[in-house]
Amino acid sequence: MKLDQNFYCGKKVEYIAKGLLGKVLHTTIEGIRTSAYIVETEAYSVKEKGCHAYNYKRTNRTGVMFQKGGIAYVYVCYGIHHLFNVVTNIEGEPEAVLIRAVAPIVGTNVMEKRRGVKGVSLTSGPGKLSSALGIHHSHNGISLSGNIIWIEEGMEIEDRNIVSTTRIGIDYAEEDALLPWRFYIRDNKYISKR
DNA sequence: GCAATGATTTACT
DNA sequence: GTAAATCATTGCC
Repeated sequence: MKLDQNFYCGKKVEYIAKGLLGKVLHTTIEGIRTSAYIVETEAYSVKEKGCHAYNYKRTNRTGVMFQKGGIAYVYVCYGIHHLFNVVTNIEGEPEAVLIRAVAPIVGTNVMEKRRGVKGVSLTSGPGKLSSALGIHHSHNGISLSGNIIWIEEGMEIEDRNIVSTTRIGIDYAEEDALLPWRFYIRDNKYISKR
């Protein structure tokens, strides 16, 4: 059962980031189906400096985030890595949830082939999981209600098993780097680490 | 048109 | 722990 459009709109982005934990991310790319549990997320909002669209800064890249929630925002970082985000909130209010880590369910062998490695390093990081699932920057702006990338209900995560902490890799965001907007499932081995 | 840089990963000391 | 790889996007000329 795919998540309803309403899941992505009208709620606080940090609440959605938390709610995405335990959900299942599916992709059908190059005709190959893969699925994985979402185990780590980060929230990004227009109101804080960690976000590309901070202070409603609109460029060709961030334009996707100004659209209605429920679409994919994929961009390339450091020239090498594809980062996958879920756009949330209503049109004109750019907010997004970065998927930082997933746990493979279906198509693990395909992910191993795409990544060239096995084990936890398959999907334990934002650049890694995009590569493993076959997410490409050409998927930027596509709907999460379609048949290429979508999210379904997964396991329920109890509140006491959700850890919230500060985000990673955005030291330049100054005081906003201290926001506890990174969420992950306690004791999950696929959590990204430095 | 051109130079600077980054929501990362990997390898090396 | 530190540093290099590597290029799309961005901002300024």
